[in-house]
Amino acid sequence: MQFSKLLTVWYLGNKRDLPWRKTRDPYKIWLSEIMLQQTRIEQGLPYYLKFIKAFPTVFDLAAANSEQVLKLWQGLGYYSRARNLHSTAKYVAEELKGIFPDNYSDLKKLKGIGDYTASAIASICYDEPVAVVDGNVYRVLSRIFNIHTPINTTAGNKEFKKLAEELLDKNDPATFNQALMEFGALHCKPQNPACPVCPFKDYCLALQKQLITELPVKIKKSKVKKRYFNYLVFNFQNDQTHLEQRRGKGIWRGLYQFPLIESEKLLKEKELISSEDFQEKVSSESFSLKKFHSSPVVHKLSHQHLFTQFWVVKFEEKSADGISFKEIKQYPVPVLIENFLNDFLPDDYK
DNA sequence: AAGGCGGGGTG
DNA sequence: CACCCAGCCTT
Repeated sequence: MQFSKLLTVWYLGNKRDLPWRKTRDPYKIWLSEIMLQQTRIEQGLPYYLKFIKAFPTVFDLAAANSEQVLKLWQGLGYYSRARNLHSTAKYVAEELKGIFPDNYSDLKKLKGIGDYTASAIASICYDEPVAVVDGNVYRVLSRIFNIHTPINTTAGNKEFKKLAEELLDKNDPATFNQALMEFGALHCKPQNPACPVCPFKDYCLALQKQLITELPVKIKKSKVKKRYFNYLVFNFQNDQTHLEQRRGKGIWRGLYQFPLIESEKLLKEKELISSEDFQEKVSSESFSLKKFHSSPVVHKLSHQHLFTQFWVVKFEEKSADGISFKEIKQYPVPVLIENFLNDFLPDDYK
C-alpha cells in the first residue's frame, strides 16, 4: 500500500479552503496552530481572522498590551495559549528581529510550542521532514494499523510518532501532514467514519476486525470537581461596580471577574451575609441583596463544574474606585461572566 | 507519569 | 450524559 499516495489523492479532492492554507508566512501558520490546539477549526477560524486583522505581523502582536490580546482571545479557552502567544511574539519581534526560527528544534524552544506545533510549522513553512501527531493522527493510524496502545501515555506517544515518521512523505511533508489531519477531521471521524467509501478500506486492519469503534484507546481521566461560586455584583449609585483580575495558578488566569466568594456548598442569602468573606468585601451597612437567577448557573469546564450564583449588591452610596458598567465590555472576562452580562446589562451598555 | 487548563460540538 | 477537538505546561 502506498500510504502517502492514497492519502494525498484523497486530500487534493477533499480539502477545505482555509485561510492559512494560502500562505507559508510562519507568523500566520504559528498563530493558526496555537489557536487550533484542542480546538475545532470552525471554532478557531473567526478568532484567527480577528487576530490577523488586528495584528497583521508579529510586530503588531508584540506591540499590543496583554489586555487587548486576552480580549480578542476571550471565549476561545485555554488562556495560557494567549499569554504564551503574546510572550513569544515579543521575543521574536525584539530578540529575533521578527524572524521565526526555521527548524523544528529551535521552534520547540519557544513558549507554547510543543512537539506537535514545532513539527507543524517546520513542515508547513520550511518543508522539514518531521511528522505531526495530533488527535486526528492518533485516530487514523490506530485504526488503519489496529494499534491499541493508549494514546495518552508515553509509550503510545512514541509509538505513533515513530509510525507517522515512517509513513511521512519526505518529499512533501507539508502536504502529507495536513492531509493526514484533514482526513481524520473529515473522513475518519470519531463517530460514524465513512468506512464504506474510505480510500483505505481494503487495508484498514480495524475495519477488517470490526474494531473501529474501539479505537483509538485512551486512558480515562479523573472525574470533574464541583465548585460553588458566589459573585458579588456591586451596584453603586454612580453606576459603577468592581472587577478583579484572576491571579495565581487556577482557571482563567489574567481574566476579570466580579469579587468572588467561593464556598464548599450552595449558599443561602443569610449564610452568605454572615460569612467572613462577605463581611470583608462589603464594609457598608446600607445595601440590598438580590440573587439574579432563581437557581444557580452551572458552568461546565472539562474538569470542573461551577455552580454559580450572581448576587446583585445595591448600595446607597457612590464608589470612589469602581469601574463603570459602560466600560465593562472592554475587559476580558470568562464566558460565564460574559453570559451573565448579556442578561444583566441593558442593551445600550453592550 | 499525572493533572490542570475552556469552551463548544456531537450522538 | 460521555467523548472529542490541528496540545502544552507544571509538578
